[in-house]
Amino acid sequence: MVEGIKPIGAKSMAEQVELSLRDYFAKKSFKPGDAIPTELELAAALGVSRNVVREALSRFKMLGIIESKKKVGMIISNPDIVGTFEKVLNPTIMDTATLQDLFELRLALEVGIADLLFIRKTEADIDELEAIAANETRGDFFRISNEIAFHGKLYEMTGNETLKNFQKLLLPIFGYVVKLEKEKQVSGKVSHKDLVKLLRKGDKEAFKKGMLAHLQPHYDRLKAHR
Amino acid sequence: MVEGIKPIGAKSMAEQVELSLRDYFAKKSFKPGDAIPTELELAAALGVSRNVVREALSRFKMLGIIESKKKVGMIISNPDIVGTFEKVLNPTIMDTATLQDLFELRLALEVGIADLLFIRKTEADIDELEAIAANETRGDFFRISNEIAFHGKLYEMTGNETLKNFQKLLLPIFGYVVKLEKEKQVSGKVSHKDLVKLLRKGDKEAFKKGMLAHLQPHYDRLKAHR
DNA sequence: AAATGTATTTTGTACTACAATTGAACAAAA
DNA sequence: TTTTGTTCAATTGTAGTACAAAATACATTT
Repeated sequence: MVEGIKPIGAKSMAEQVELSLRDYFAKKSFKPGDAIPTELELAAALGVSRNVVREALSRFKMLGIIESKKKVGMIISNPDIVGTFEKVLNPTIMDTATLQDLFELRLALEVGIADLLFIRKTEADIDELEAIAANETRGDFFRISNEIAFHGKLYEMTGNETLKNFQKLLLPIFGYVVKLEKEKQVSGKVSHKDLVKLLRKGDKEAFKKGMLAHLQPHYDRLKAHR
Repeated sequence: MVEGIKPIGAKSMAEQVELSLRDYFAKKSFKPGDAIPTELELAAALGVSRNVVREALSRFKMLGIIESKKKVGMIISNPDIVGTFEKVLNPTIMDTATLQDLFELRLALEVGIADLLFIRKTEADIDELEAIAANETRGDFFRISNEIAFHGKLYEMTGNETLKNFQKLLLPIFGYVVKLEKEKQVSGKVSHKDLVKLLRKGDKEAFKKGMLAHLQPHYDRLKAHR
């Protein structure tokens, strides 16, 4: 076995075209709505078959970076970043290290959104959150869905759409990692109701500490694990 | 104009095949390394041309979900989620609302990683961080690259590879939003050196407050803006 | 003027053909 | 026996043609 020798990169034409188009779009500084050349023009310009061009274009279409209409042609459009993220976030094929990383990322967010929360929160929001927290004591199945509802509402309250959708994506990861660790989900010492109270009171520092305490079991596991 | 009638979903074959394959992979619970049927088999099973199948497969290849070798066929592989994210993160075509959202997301992370930081930090890390902080006072260009180095090191110290790469991706967003707001980048009242001191001392609460103070100008802008 | 038909352009799909790669099997040689 | 070379076959990769489908522009009819 020969060490330290890497196989030469044999990029497919489709991939090369993808990169080439990326450069082209950047160089032309296209904005959403701008038209791009036809498939045939691109194929001719790049010296490849229309087939290859279409394989590359298909990639951009998946990302939502370009849209196409018959007869009209293709235009740039703004991509759906969260939707794209969803496409690769498949717990069953992701390696456990990355899953763990994402789990930690979500933990960090959970604590980090507190400042946004206190900027954007409204009384109506807190009312709703309180109603969710009121249902905290239930069976195991309901507890999990309640947990999701509560934290989901918190993200929603930040008024940050991307963040909210992002969190929704990370949910399955959360469940998966917890299951992976075979640990019975154990709650921290601070309940949802406690958190609502702190939020209502407007005590940001106390809320942050409370949230951390709420998540403490997870952090404890991290500390012991790695 | 006829109301209340939605155009029939005209998904392209390639898109339908993509979805279909997604289901198939999930149902079969494929793991990285597992072989999938050949292009011809898929085309026959789905009742479409090989062409269409290849356009769909091209998408998966971009995400790193499948790899192909001539003669051998195709296998599932674990996707590069950060790399995928990079492909859609193009500040020039993203709408400003999403850019703003991502900016906030990064702010939240910056504060939220403190707990991970205190679990994983080492003296050697802090030494390095201190060295970076020592160069804080310089010209404008250097100040920005120093800023990047400092915060980058912080993410690195979390021992979370995904987080680190994720932050690296968000950097251009950060720069872009700041420029967009036409605001001269102004520092908070807590310097990098101060943060290092707090980190060294091991005072987590103080560090968190310090970090927030460091980022305060950004939060102030948010408060005023929306 | 408004509806309708027609031509044309561009994307979407299908099919064929062949090149390139590579694993496998087997043969030849050291 | 182990290595090296050769041939074969299977599968992906690329090219090209043909035609269907949609949508625009324009002409025609009413």
